[in-house]
Amino acid sequence: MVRTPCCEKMGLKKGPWTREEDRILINYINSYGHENWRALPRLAGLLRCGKSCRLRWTNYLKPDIKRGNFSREEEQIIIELHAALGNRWSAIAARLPGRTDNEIKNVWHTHLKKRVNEPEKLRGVSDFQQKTSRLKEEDVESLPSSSEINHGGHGQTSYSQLNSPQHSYSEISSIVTIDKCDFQAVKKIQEADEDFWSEIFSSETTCDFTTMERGYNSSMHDDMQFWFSVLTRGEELSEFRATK
DNA sequence: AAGACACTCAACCGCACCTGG
DNA sequence: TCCAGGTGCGGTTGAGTGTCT
Repeated sequence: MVRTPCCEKMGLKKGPWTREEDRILINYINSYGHENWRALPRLAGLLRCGKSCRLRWTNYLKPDIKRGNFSREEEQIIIELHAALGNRWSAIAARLPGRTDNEIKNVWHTHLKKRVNEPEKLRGVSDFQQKTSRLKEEDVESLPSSSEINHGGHGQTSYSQLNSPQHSYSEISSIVTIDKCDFQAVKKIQEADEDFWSEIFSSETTCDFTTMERGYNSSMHDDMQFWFSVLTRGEELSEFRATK
């Protein structure tokens, strides 16, 4: 059976999505839903094929997507489910709320496969873990006690979060990277992203980043909370070191 | 400092399955 | 039952970025 191509290649755009395209897609789906992916780009005024729109929505734009690093628990679940189900990424994703099959597939290929297939390398990993935990201990030792820093209501933003054994290796590496780099630069990048996401959130929720930064917004995603805590604590750390 | 190499992840491709006429 | 269109899924690619030499 000869199938028609999923989209006419004529004039249809490929490659990375622009913010404007994302905005158009989000606005359209928020208003009209996505009953017919094939017709959607034409109706929304996008020069994309329906497949591309569906992928962009399900893997990136859908509001319930949990963004950010996988926790140790999530990684363990993926390893166990992969052992049971094989490469059935959508079935695995169905048991990890907020995670997409594409994301899980990527994590498997980049991190978990190596861990499962090359146990001899675990020694190296545990060496790395020792180094990073040492590094964090040093940082904690050089830090002011909780009584020296007035959190002003940060609540969960404590070093215990950074030291939590729940964090995956990928998270640990992120923490180490953050610790080494210039927090102001990182924050600028974060702010640039916030501009985009806050525009999106503002169209459908009452999410307020000023409130979120205070740690009061209960609807904040865990990873966002994590990044805010890293950034906030990083600045506190830099300030504290500067005053020492 | 710069080129080579490795890694990550968003996005694409093509096949299989589902559904309605 | 068959066929065609729509959608979902898994494999793969390639641009961007980081790390090493």
